[in-house]
Amino acid sequence: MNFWLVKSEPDVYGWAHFTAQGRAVWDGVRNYQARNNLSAMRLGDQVLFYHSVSKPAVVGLATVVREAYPDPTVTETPNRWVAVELEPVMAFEQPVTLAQIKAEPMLATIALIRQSRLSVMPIRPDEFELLLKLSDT
DNA sequence: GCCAACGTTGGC
DNA sequence: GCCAACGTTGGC
Repeated sequence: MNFWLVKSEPDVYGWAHFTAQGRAVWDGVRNYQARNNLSAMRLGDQVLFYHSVSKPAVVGLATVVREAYPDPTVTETPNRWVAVELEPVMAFEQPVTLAQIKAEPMLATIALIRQSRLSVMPIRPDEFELLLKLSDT
């Protein structure tokens, strides 16, 4: 089992949209490192859902329900990009804000801080555990 | 709205 | 292959 974090701008596609829809095609990623992370996702992996920009915080947990396949939004050939599909698992009781994450010494090396512009990233098991704990979920 | 970080593009 | 210009992301 692997752990990941994906970012989304809540004004564009937030947790509320995700849960209302029940399932999301995670497409549109156009960064090689993020794409490689999408490709490494396996069925049942746990995915933290992060709201960027307006209220930066981890807001919920999702799981991988379809592994990487060619991104259907790409029209050029060859298609270098991939999509996965995610389903919501549960909302966090308390969103874990970026400020909290930055204030936590044990999360100093989390990819969210080290590579602030990456939109799909791996999370270590210990980081994942701590984030869940901070969420009171 | 501003700015830092950083990825991409294109000239040479 | 180097680097300047430029665009995008995302925090504040």
